[in-house]
Amino acid sequence: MLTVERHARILEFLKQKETATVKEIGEVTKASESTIRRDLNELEKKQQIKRVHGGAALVHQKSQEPTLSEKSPQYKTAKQAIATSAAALIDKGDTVFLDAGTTTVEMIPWLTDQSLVVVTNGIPHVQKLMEQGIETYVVAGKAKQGTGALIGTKAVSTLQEYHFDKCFLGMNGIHASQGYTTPDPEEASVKRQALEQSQSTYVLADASKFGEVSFSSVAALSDATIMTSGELSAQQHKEIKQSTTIKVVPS
Amino acid sequence: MLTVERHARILEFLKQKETATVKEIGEVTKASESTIRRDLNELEKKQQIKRVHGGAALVHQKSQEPTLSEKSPQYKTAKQAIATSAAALIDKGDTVFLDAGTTTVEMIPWLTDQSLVVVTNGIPHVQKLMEQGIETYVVAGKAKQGTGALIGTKAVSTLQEYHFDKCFLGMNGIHASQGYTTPDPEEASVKRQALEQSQSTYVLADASKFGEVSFSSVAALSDATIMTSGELSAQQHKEIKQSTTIKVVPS
DNA sequence: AATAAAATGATTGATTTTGATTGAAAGTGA
DNA sequence: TCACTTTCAATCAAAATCAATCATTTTATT
Repeated sequence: MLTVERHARILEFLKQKETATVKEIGEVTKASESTIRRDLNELEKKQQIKRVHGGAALVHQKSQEPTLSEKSPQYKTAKQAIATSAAALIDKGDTVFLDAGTTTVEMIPWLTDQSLVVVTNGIPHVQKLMEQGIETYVVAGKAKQGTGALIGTKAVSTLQEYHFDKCFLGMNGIHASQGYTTPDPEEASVKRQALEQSQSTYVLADASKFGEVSFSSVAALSDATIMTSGELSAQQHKEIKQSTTIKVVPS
Repeated sequence: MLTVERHARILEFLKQKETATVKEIGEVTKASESTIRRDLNELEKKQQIKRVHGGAALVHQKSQEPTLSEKSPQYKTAKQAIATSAAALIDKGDTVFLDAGTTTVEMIPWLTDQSLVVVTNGIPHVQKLMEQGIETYVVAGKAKQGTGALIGTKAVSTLQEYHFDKCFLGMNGIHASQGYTTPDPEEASVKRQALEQSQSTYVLADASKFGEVSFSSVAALSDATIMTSGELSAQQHKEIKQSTTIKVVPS
């Protein structure tokens, strides 16, 4: 049976059953469990299913909030692919910072570890994190209209009292010499402080952000690892790679 | 059976039975009591059920967004009547604190003044306030599962740096001699600090809260003005009136 | 056909989940 | 109050499942 054919049957099977074990799927498709596991991992990366211990479950995609969805939807899948990979970096018991923004929100459904501690400055994030049963801390600050990002000196000073294993930031501009940039200086301060408090930092950005320079500098390229999607040109990749680690996620 | 599958069946079983013992659930799902206990603890963390000694009980989902027609005067619930009157107390350009909780949320649709500045510790409040285009500040803290209240020492210390014209608090118990009380000590601290920072404080409570005493003390009766609905008995009204101002809203 | 690339299934040691056990805590009834 | 029963959280070993690896088979390319 062809791989794509098997994938289709797995999805069909799941649509009927809601959930299924690896063993069940193996019997239906007459493939080994190894193969099924590989399939399930691929399908999960494409956000078509949700992987659970022992099998897989359907993923119900819910409608996005209207205030946040004004941004062009063409990068949506890339965004989700990046978010999934980023979430996979998180280890059991980590303390992580989740920056406000649409990309980092996508990470939340994939945070399943109950021993995780998350700090965030994104209001939409908090509600989703609580639904997941994750221990969540919120920084102080002024709520920015539209995005729901908490900003200002209070946000920065709250952050100074926390320390993170990992920090995940959204970013508007990534440039070989100008580094990481974002339009709002207040948001830049928050991002900078979060980066400061973290052992390791990951910047999540789709291909459209490369070569762009926004108003406010956040940090130099070398201060974080970049996670991006596969639509990056070889030229861009090469330029960036000289300064920092860049992880390209197949989309 | 997969864990997610078992969780789903437990929820379904509970929806029919309202309550169930660990043993019952174990029989239905053919899992050991140890496993069921682990399941119930996880589901409780996600606020999907309520854990009780010996088993679990359904948790009634929070009320959905009131439609516009429900906001029209003739359908006003007591809670909404109180909230509307409370909102009317706010003057142009005031700086106010809105406590977390379902009653204070109801105030938000009635806050129309754009020159208002609101500080809150309720996550659901923030989203609604932003939709209204109101300048909103959020305190730091740990997000409490279910209610979305921000609590803890960080919340208290953030509040110390603000000063309010008016402060609106929800409350679980109002008692002539025991004063204002609420179940969670952490929440009590936050309420107490908010009261401390404010020129004038209003406690919003429906009739069912009178005579009740919860675990944690917040303040003495005289520290705030009470706003309540018309279902209050003459006896209760008289008792309270000796200590503080009480404003009864016709419902 | 020869070679390279990709997919598969089996195996391994590591991780996660599970069910049984235990002493502690909570509830029950005299 | 006191015994007695039930339920609980913590712990541990067994079972199930996992990711990683590797040899083999299948498919694609030249």
